[in-house]
Parts: sequence; structure tokens; C-alpha cells
Amino acid sequence: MLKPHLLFTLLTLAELGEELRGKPVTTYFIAEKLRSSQQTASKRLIELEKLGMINRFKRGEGELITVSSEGLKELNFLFMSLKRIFEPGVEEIVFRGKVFTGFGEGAYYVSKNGYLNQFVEKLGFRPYPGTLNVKLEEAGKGVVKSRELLKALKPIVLQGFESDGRSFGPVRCFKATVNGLGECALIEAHRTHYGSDVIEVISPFNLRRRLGLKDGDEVEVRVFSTPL
Amino acid sequence: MLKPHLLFTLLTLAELGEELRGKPVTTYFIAEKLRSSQQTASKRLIELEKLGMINRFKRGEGELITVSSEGLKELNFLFMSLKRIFEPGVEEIVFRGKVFTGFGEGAYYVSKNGYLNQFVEKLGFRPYPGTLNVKLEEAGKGVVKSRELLKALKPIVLQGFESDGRSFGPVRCFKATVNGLGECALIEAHRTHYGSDVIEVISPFNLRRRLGLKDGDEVEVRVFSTPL
DNA sequence: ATTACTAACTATCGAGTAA
DNA sequence: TTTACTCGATAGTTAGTAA
Repeated sequence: MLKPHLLFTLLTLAELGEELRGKPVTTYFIAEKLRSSQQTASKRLIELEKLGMINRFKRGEGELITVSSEGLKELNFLFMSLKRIFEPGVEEIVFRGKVFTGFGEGAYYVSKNGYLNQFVEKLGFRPYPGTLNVKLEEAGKGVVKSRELLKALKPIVLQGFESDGRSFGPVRCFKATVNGLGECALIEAHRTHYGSDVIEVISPFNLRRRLGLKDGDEVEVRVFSTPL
Repeated sequence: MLKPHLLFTLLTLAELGEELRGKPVTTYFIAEKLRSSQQTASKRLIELEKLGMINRFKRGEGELITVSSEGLKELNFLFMSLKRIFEPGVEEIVFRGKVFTGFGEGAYYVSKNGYLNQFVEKLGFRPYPGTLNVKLEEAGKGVVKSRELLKALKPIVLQGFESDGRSFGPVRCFKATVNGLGECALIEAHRTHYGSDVIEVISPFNLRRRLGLKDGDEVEVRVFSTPL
């Protein structure tokens, strides 16, 4: 987690970016905005750059500073926290991606009694034994990776458990709709086998059949932090 | 301005407040949330209380902690900054209050050429020589004082100037509507004679006549940070 | 002119512990 | 048990100044 004073510096830089679109700035200028010395501004820029939160380019007098997508992610996380306080109940994240066939692992996990009972209890439905895998198409260019935004949402958490001599970790769930169909949930296993550009959805239905989906089809998954 | 680490503590407390409605907490519990020691948590609570950002009440085991309206104001300011980054163009603040008759000072200032030219240039209209004074009715109970929220909005700034051997300060303006009528602007003089519960509105029209207003009538003033 | 190093200073943190 | 003090350690800031 980014230290508070660095996060603030990042926010200041992001605000600046809005005002002076692509104009180079000096460390003195930033220091003024931060209400700090030039030296402190310089040091913080160095730290933020080292952490991959910003990019710096020399430009004659001053330099061009842009907040990286990693940095935007941090700020967005903060934003979501505040949004939950000041604008509760309006949270929604939209994922778009293509359906693909997984290794069938989802079905195995979903069918475990340790999880199954909790699905029924906490999500209100008994899931079809299988998950719909969606590979996200990420917009590039400084856009926050939406999969990461889930961290900012309040999950429904299924407890981990022991079974057959091995342990099953906790699972974070979010109520969702797939192509408008409700009663779905996005699940986020702690030890996932896929990259961060893949999401898994469960539902009481066989989603492929119900929605007539085949590999490569585009779907829209809407995730809600508040009960549907 | 609140120090970053204190603002973060405040945010954590506000988030906690959402979760555990009115449940007492211990400094150990808060420390865990802050990922700090109990001692640090304690110290920060003391500081925040001293600054009037939170209220603390002893409750047997632990204490009840609420974020004060002052504290909410700080968080809201932060929220607005982030909102401008992630959701630009959707900012709007609604004021409600009662019309009252002022000292006629507004007319004097508005008529000054130094300001008048800037009104035309930056707001796009020549204001009627007089301001509509609105006394805000503040909701109590932990609600942020909306007048303070203006600080978070991006103003249109009229430069100060010298005239007749005295100096006139800069003035912050915000495009607004009054009871739905556009082409109005809320003005915020640096040296205002009224308290922070009063706002002044200008417009090319005589607003009282145009909207049929008399002292004590309720009006709704909507302020926008982006051009109307 | 601008950035960033070093060294001295100041603020924040947390272990130990009192109340 | 819980809160908050003291105080030594660490992190953050700034002045001076080199590059």
C-alpha cells in the first residue's frame, strides 16, 4: 500500500495533469502545489517513479510528468472508498470480454460442499457445476485495468475450509449480471490459475446454454457491490 | 490542511462507521485496520479529536467513534478532487435557502468596471446591477455544510484590481441555475460581509422580478463546476 | 535554470509500561 | 482490559549546495 504522503503527491500530480495538459513542470512548481520544499518534491517524484506510479520525461525547462496506469489504479482505489461513503449504492463495474473454455477446475471447486453451502446461504442460489470463463479485453492507454477495480468493491466472502486432507482458501464473490441476466456472481479465488485478465462467473444456470454462448463470443459482465 | 496520515485515519474511521453502525471499537481494532500499532492508533485518535474531526464516547469495552461534520468535510473535499479526475463533468452542488434583502453592496461591486468587463468576458453575460442574497438552511446531523463544498469546485476567477485609490480583491464565480433558470452565477467575494451560510447570485436579469421572488421565499441554486 | 545529493533537523512510530 | 504516556528508533523534511 502506497504511503499516505506519496498518495497525496500522486493526487496532486493527477490534478495538475488535468489542468496543464502535457505542459512540462519544474520541481519548484510541484513543491508549491504540495506546499513543500523543492527538495521534498524532488524526492517524492523519485520515489513515485521508482514505484512505477509516474513517468517522467525531460523537456528542456522542467519535465513532463504523467501518472501511470498503476498510479491511476491507486487513486481509483481511494476514489472507490470515498464513493462508498458519499455515494453508497451506486457502484457498478462493467467488464467486457470473450468467453473461453477453461480446464474444468471451476466445476470441481463449485461442487465442493464447503463452498456449495455458502453459495446457497450468501448468494441465494445453488450454482450450476461449472464456471463461465471470460477473458477481458483491456483498453490500453492509461485506462485502469478493471479487474483490479474489484479490490475496491465490497465482496461477499466465502470462508475457506479443510477437506480430504487439503485446504481450500477463502473466495471473494460479487453479485453480477451477464448480458443482462441476473442471479450471477463473479468469483475470485485467491489462488487463481488464470491471469488478472480473466474473470469467472457462476450462476444457477448453465450460462453457455442459457445465453447461447460459445467460445469467442463477447459478453458484458456487470458487477455490483450492493445486493442485487 | 489535514496531514495525509491523519486524513487516511479519518477515511478508515469513516469506512468503519459504515460497517459497524454504532458499535464500539477498541484502539487495537483500529490499529489493525490501519495496519499500525495500538499506540499509533491511539495517538492519531487523540490528534483527530483535538482537531475536531471525530467525536469519541467511552462505552465500556472500547469506545464509540464518529466522524464529525468537520471531518466529513475534509473527506468530501478529497472526494471531489478525485471525482474531478475520474468522473469529470458531473459535478453539481445544490443549495436551498431563503431570499433576503442585503445592504445593496452587491450592486456596487457588480457595477465596478474592473469586475464588469470580466463578467462579460468570463461568464458570458452582463449582470444586472444587484445580487440575489440567499440564506442557506443547513441540514444538521453530520451533513456537510454545502457552502464549504464550493472550495472543492473549480471556480472561474475574476482578477482583483485597483480603482479610486483602493483595491478590489479577486472573486470566485461558479455557473449556476436559480429555480431552474440558467445564465446565473454564484459569486464568492474573498472579503464577504455575510457568514458562510449566505450565497450571492448574479444574472443578466433582475432575479427577484424575473422569478417573482420576495424576502423569505425558498429558492434552489444549482452550482456547476463545468460550463453550462 | 533545474534536479537531486548530503547532512542536519523534525515528525511519526512503536515498545515498554503506567493509569 | 483498554487507553495513552515516555522515549529511543526510524522515516520524512529541508537547507545548503553539487552536478
